[in-house]
Amino acid sequence: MNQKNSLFNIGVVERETGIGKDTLRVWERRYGFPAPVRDQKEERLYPEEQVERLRLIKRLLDIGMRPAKVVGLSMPELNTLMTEAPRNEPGYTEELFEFLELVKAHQSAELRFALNLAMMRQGMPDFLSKTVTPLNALVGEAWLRGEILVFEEHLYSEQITSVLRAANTLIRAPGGSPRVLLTTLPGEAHSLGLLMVEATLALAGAQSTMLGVQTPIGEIVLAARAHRADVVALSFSMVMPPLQIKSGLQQLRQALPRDVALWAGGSGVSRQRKAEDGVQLMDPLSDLTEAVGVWRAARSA
Amino acid sequence: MNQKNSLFNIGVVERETGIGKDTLRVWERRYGFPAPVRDQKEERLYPEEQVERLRLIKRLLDIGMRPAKVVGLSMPELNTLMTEAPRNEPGYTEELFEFLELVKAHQSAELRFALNLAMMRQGMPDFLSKTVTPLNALVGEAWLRGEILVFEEHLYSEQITSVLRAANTLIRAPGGSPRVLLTTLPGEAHSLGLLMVEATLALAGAQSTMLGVQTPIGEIVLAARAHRADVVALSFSMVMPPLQIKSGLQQLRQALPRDVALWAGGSGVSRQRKAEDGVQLMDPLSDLTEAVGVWRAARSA
DNA sequence: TTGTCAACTATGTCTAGGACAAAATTACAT
DNA sequence: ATGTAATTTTGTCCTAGACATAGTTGACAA
Repeated sequence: MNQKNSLFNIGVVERETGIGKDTLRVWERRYGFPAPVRDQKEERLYPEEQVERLRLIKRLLDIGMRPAKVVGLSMPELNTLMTEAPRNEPGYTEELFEFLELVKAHQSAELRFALNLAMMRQGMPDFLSKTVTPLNALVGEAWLRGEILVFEEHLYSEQITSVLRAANTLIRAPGGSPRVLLTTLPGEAHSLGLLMVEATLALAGAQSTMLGVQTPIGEIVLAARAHRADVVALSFSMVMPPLQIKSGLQQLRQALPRDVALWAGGSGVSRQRKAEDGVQLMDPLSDLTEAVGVWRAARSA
Repeated sequence: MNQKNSLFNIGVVERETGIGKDTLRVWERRYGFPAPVRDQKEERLYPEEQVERLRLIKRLLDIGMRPAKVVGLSMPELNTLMTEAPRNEPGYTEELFEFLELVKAHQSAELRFALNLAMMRQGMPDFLSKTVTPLNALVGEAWLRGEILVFEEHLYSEQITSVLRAANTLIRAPGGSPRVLLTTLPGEAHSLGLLMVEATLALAGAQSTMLGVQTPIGEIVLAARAHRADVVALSFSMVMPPLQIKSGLQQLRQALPRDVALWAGGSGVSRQRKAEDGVQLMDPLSDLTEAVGVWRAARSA
């Protein structure tokens, strides 16, 4: 039980919070927080309580707040911000809250069953747009608010992954156009978006190849060539820094042949000011179906 | 096509190679390699060719070589080392090389089909020990040798994942003991080992809960409590630094109640000198089935 | 009122070279 | 051969300064 007063060195804190060592040090210098104690070697040791605060701060930054306004706030202040911030309630339905209750109760089997039921009832496109997407947002907000824990979110992701993977196995067709290569750039570890894209593409009659997450840019180019891909589709979550998204897209666009289209989706791209030349940003998943149509029209012309 | 002469800053190189910024700088100081050029800001810019070499160096370090012997070697010298190094041929069967050929030919659908076939023919335990495990090693070595590309390895992982996930969905039973919580520590992104463990546990009649990868230590403790887990099982791949494995296991063991067992598996643990107190290391997957038996015996006593 | 551009501020990432503990290796004795 | 002690190797952390660029603010025009 002495876990409560554990101390972590800067490397561990970087891994646990996703905040870089340099950033942790410069925050300390500028804002006076975090304020780690030092060991005999004069090295920083962060108390668990501060790591907890850093985790919340990271989430607030991820949804667009600025460091000056949140770094150094006390736990209650952070909690206030968190409960206030997500005012963009897109009218969550009663059903979504029922799913959330299952997550909170750790009823993973029941959750998976309920999700499969919803998928069958609504059909895949509506399931994705009216259940999975808003549920992701709801779970994300609940986490932000501290209503659910990290491991509960992991449990949730796992069930969604399970449901979508099973479905994708069933609806994957050989042939079809365009041929789409599916992956994320190094640094983006979320694969849920890719699974949603895979399902949407399958329903649109396209043929997609899943490469998994974190493929180096040079390798994406090689894979596109080897697979004679017409399109490379990337997914970006909110945790990916906009700067990295931008430069990644630029580099990839430059390295890819001109006749291979580059599509970028996911909540991460909503924060991009505007698209690079030759890169199509699509946030709602429905854009994707449309884009497939446009691609076919352009190709047949 | 100017991709060939691209320059990368130190942050990008860290992400692409997995070698930390500090390490890159200290190698430069000590071994004279890498030798990046500088921009007008005096910041390092690594030529693509050196990044390529760094990738190979990283692989050689991962299999146990020491920096002094490999950092700074030229591309041909590295290639020589790589083709020599993996002399631990465990008698790969003809079938395994056929799988490898499918990977090289990017025949993902055929590969998946062949894997499913092998699984049905051999049964899951043999499939895991005689096909998946050695195939993982073979693919890893092929990559090391430069015979297959990163994206081809991604393609391979994706198909294995697909096959195992589908199987696990079918053999997952409610109830059963012990109750095992399945995850990896922050820093370990490989999920393949977890899927293999999940399958093995299901066959042994245990009940496992998959938490996905990279769960913070504190959260694992909470999850174990919420799920009334008897065992927490962690998977470590070769890319996880032995140091991090050791300290992670220590911390988790300390934070976990004494009556919750802690099992660690995967190729990463083979490099651990000896187990911490209260931590069971198990490298071959078969140890797992045995451990389940031992646990049941101890519990009934 | 809304839109655009410039000036300003905030922020993350990079630099240097030194330091030190832990891991790995070598030397030596049993 | 096996254990132990001395030595070398190696990754990570330190400080404090610098600077490009993203975000914000304010002035001015439509």
